[in-house]
Amino acid sequence: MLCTSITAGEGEAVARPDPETTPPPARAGRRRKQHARREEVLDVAARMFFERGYEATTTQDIGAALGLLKGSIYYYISSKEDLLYELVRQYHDDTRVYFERILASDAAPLVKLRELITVETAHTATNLTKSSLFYTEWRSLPAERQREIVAERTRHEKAVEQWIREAQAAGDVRADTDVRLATFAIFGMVNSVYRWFRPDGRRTAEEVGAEFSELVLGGLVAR
Amino acid sequence: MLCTSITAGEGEAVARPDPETTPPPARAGRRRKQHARREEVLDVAARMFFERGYEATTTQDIGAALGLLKGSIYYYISSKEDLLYELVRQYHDDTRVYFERILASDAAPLVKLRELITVETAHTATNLTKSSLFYTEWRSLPAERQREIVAERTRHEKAVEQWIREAQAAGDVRADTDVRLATFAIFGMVNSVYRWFRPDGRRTAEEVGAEFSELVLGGLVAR
Amino acid sequence: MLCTSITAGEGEAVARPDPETTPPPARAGRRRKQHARREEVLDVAARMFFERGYEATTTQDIGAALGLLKGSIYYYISSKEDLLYELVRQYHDDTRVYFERILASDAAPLVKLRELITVETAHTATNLTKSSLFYTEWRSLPAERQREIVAERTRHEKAVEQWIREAQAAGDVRADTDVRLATFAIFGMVNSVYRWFRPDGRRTAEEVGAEFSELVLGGLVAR
Amino acid sequence: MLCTSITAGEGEAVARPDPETTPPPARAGRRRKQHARREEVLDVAARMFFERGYEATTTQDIGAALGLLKGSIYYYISSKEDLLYELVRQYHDDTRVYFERILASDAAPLVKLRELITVETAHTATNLTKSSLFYTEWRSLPAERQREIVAERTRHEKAVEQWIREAQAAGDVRADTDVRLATFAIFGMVNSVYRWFRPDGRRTAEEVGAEFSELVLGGLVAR
DNA sequence: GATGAATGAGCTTTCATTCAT
DNA sequence: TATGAATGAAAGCTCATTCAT
Repeated sequence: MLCTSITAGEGEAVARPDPETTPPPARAGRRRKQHARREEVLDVAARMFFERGYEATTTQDIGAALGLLKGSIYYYISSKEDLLYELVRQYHDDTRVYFERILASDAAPLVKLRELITVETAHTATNLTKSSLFYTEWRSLPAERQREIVAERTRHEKAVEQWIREAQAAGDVRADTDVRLATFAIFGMVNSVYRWFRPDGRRTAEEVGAEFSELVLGGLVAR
Repeated sequence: MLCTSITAGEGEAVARPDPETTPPPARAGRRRKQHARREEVLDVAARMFFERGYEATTTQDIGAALGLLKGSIYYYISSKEDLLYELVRQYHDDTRVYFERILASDAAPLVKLRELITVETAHTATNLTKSSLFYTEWRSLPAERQREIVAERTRHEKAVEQWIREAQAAGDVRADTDVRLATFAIFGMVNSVYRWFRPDGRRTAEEVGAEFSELVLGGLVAR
Repeated sequence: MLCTSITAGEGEAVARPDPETTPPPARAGRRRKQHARREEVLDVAARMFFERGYEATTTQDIGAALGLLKGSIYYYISSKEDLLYELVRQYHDDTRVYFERILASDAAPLVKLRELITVETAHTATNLTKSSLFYTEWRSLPAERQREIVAERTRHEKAVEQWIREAQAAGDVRADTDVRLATFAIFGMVNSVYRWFRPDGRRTAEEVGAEFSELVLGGLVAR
Repeated sequence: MLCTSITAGEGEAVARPDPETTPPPARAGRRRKQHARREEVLDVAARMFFERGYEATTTQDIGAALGLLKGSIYYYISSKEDLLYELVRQYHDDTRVYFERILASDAAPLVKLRELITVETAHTATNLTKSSLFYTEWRSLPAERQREIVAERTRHEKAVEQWIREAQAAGDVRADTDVRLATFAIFGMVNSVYRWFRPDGRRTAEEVGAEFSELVLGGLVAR
């Protein structure tokens, strides 16, 4: 078989386990409760940013959804923009976990490619709200923070490009394939998942990941 | 060969020729000039909406880019939202031209699929700014107008789904392909072109279209 | 005597007692304070609309009169137009109280007429600012709301017309009186009170009401 | 009979004959045409101010009604406010004609009163649009011009008050009548005519004038 | 005489943010 | 912790007015 999965489990594609659901250190109850509430704010904000967009969501909306007045959420956050940044950063960090692992693996290029497509697709589907922010709302961040995100995305793209090129050199990918275009095609596909995926749909996040990588690999490999 | 192009030329993928650039009828210069300036406003707005997003672009920005005060652009438009809608509608109308033609053709399903991918990709690339509005800024339109756009997109998706299903029934597409997921994958790919395509890049809009359809068909067809 | 008052007191002619001036229930101080401030906004706006007209009064004017910035008054109201409507509606509602009572009474037509003139005149004089809005600024309201007001006015006019006609049939009003014109005359007289009445003037609102009805009845009754 | 009309004809109640309809002096055709067009502008503006109010009428509205662009009306007028002022002044001047004549007459006070009511009512009805400006839109004029109008109105009021007082001294008016209030009542009645009078209605302007004075006199005179 | 184009001032409204309580 | 109240900056839009052509 051409491609086998690098990892046994798909655990990485799941949302970061909420640090507050794991049993907390005994004392420091105050701070814990505040922290828990902060996560709530983040969650609510993520959902609203996803549904209406960052600009169209007001602090009042967020407050109301939490049973608070708009001014009150500033007890938990420092600014609306920080809210967005924090969410994007979380997604970014989660992304890094599986990306670094795949990068470090010594599997064949096409195996790594298949793995990244599978996992990234699943990850996007599993983190619907945050991923939409990562892909569409990042423009509302200030320049410096935009750059961070673009840089991360570029790393993924460069890796994929590299893998395809290697596979092409090895004769595993059709020689006439335009590698850069193929890379763009792959990410267009993978990154669009948040637009239509619904957790209660016909397919699980993992199934979508598997199907997508099948499609891509089918289009690339030399016969 | 499995697929031949339906049409000889790719003319449809090109932006509507600006009616003002074609030599105008001798008289009626007045109205022409005003119309020309209106097109300028639309163009400038399209570019700014594309670059910064609709919400982040102020009427002041648009005015300044034209050497006008913010209030002055209302000589040419009726509201900022109308500006967006007009742009989106233009794109939508252009889209319809080639879509109807392909729909009406009696080519084989996979031929139609290849054609749509090719032309739609090229069209997106050729109308960079407007297509970004069609795919990302439409959420700033009021509900009724959003529905128009979603409806148009759905028509394209349904057609593609249908074609793949027919090809699958005929044994031309792998039996284990999830048609809906494949459809989503295709549109994710095609619609993402506006994010990276640059007119002065390595490839022309048409080349990208051709390459993309090659990739997709390669992933779908039974061997 | 031809006419005796239907009611003993003239209480109805007095402005609705501000619910906040009556001793409030012990707790719930918060909401009271906000409500009280909202009433202040309404009062200030009423006075300014009265003095300069609705269109000529800016939100900035209203804010400044309250020691607020223009944007700040939106903490208490939802729009400038709503401010006007609320004021007009209050007047309208107060009006209804005495109008329904008189309508329901089984006094003789001329007695009811005298009563309405008396009370409506006094009511107009007692609610100077609001009545000016009801009579002159209502045109700034949207069509639907204008209709409400016109409808209410028409009810009063129809009632008066009806009473005069009945009295005429009974021989109590000169046979050659044009009832419709007389009705217009009466309302012209009564509704103009807000133009010159001043609370600190020679006459009380009630005195004016009594005098006006005397004049009208004198002009109408057959000798 | 108590009151006989001072003048034979009611001509004064009619709108000033348009100076342009009378045969114009041979030459100066240019200026005449311009002047005629100016009157058109005034007429259109008067009608619109009457219907929607001065503030709610835009120069664009006026222009459109004349088949002109908004900027073009400035060929005929110097400002929107001047338009209003000119109209109000015209009404004011027409008013003066009959007022001075009555003032100068040596008829009995009640005769003069009856005459003023009759003529002023008819005049208001005959000059519907301008009178509405005189009575309601004058607040949009600058302070100095407002004063002119108030002064004119006051002259009328003072005269009426004076006449009633004289008649009261002579025993012709009930001793217990509050003269000032009666005066206000009269003007409230007379000045409200523009609110409901329609040229194509049941009654002519003159009939309304006669009826109104009958009513008032009936209410005032001692029996 | 009239237009097309633009100005500039002002308007209503929204909203993220602050802060004393 | 959360509220009530207010800020201040900016937004979209309107409109009387100007002026070269």
